[in-house]
Amino acid sequence: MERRLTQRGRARRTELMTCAARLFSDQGFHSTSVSDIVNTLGVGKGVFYWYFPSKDDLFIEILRGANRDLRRRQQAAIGDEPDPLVRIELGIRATMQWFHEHRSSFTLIQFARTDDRFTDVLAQNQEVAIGDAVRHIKDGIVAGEIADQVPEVLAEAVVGVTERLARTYLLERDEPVTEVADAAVAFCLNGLKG
Amino acid sequence: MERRLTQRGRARRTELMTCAARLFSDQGFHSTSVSDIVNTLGVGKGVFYWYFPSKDDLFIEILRGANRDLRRRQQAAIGDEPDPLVRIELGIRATMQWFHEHRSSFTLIQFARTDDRFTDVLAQNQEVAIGDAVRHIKDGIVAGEIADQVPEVLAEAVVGVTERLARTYLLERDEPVTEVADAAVAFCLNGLKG
DNA sequence: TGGTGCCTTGACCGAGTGGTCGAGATTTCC
DNA sequence: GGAAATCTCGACCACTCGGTCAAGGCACCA
Repeated sequence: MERRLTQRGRARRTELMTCAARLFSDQGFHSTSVSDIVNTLGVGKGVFYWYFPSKDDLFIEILRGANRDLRRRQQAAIGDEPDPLVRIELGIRATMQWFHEHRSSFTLIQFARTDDRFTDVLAQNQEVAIGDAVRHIKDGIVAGEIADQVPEVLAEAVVGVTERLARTYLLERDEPVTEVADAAVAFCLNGLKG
Repeated sequence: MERRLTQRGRARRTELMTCAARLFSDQGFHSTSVSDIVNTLGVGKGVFYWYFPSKDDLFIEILRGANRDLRRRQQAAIGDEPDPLVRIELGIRATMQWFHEHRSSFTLIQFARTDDRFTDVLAQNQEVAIGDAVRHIKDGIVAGEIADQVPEVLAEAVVGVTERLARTYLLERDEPVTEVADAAVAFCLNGLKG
């Protein structure tokens, strides 16, 4: 199924992906037809099926790409910071910033959770994300900075707060990122310290 | 649009709603056709459109019903408990228990968030839920039991933790409700105290 | 017995979908 | 130049869906 692509081909491919991502996020996955996508780009339908085997596959690739990007951003933000609590704080802030800049991805992930065809990809993504957080939390517990609870549960709680505040205040109300991040960090760090 | 219904009619109506809710939650809203619903019940398609003007309307009514039910449950659990922090704890526990018993509703709400046609109903529901929580939090701040932060943000954080832990541990992994509720309560109360 | 609403049926409709394909344009490389 | 590979086109296909409707059944009352 893998195709050999020229440089021009790769450009088209990403063009299709970004265009589709925007449409999916704006109108929803089901309400966006393949025709919508190719019409928006002003190309024929054959173009789409030259680069992607199906609409579902395209969506899955979009999801994977988004996750890869978010994770890179988190790791870059954390760098080699030694203090586990600070690492978590930096992670939360980087995530907020990323959600702010990639609102459409947020919507896409939300949707993917409601459709069995995509839950697998999402589960993989989540596993990685939670794994990252768990590592920092374990370090924090060892260092005595975090309550001695099941690390994974704490990680889920932190992610829950971050996602929820991102949705309500960044996506729905467009409030300043830093303030939202401050609130998330404050709540989470207290929740973790116990 | 309101119909006069006999007792038998009302029964059919709820029969349709519960059947549809189960199918929507199992296979997704889009993947469940009106034909699926009526076939499952072994009736003709006309029956559906006798009781509901459209598939969307049915879904909206299901959402409203679910929310009404959850709120009743929360209020019953809280009763006339005077301590704001305890009220919040009771609310979280009641919510967990309800999600545990109404898994399908959880999935439905998740989906509704991703479709513009339903975001209005959901927004109304959310407003009420957050409003309830905010009241308790304000009381807690006045009593000096809760950090002096914007009450609404704290409420959103609490809801975020509760929803996330419910999804991961109740829906996906089927862990014991009490333990999940304990974890949510512990994290949230610490987060609130500041 | 006949009439009046409530309820049920399922064939049918138009719209729209994801996906195919043969034909042709364009680029690449010898 | 010309062959091969990459890419583009859009009519077309098979199918599904939400929703309609003329027709008929059924319960109850006069």
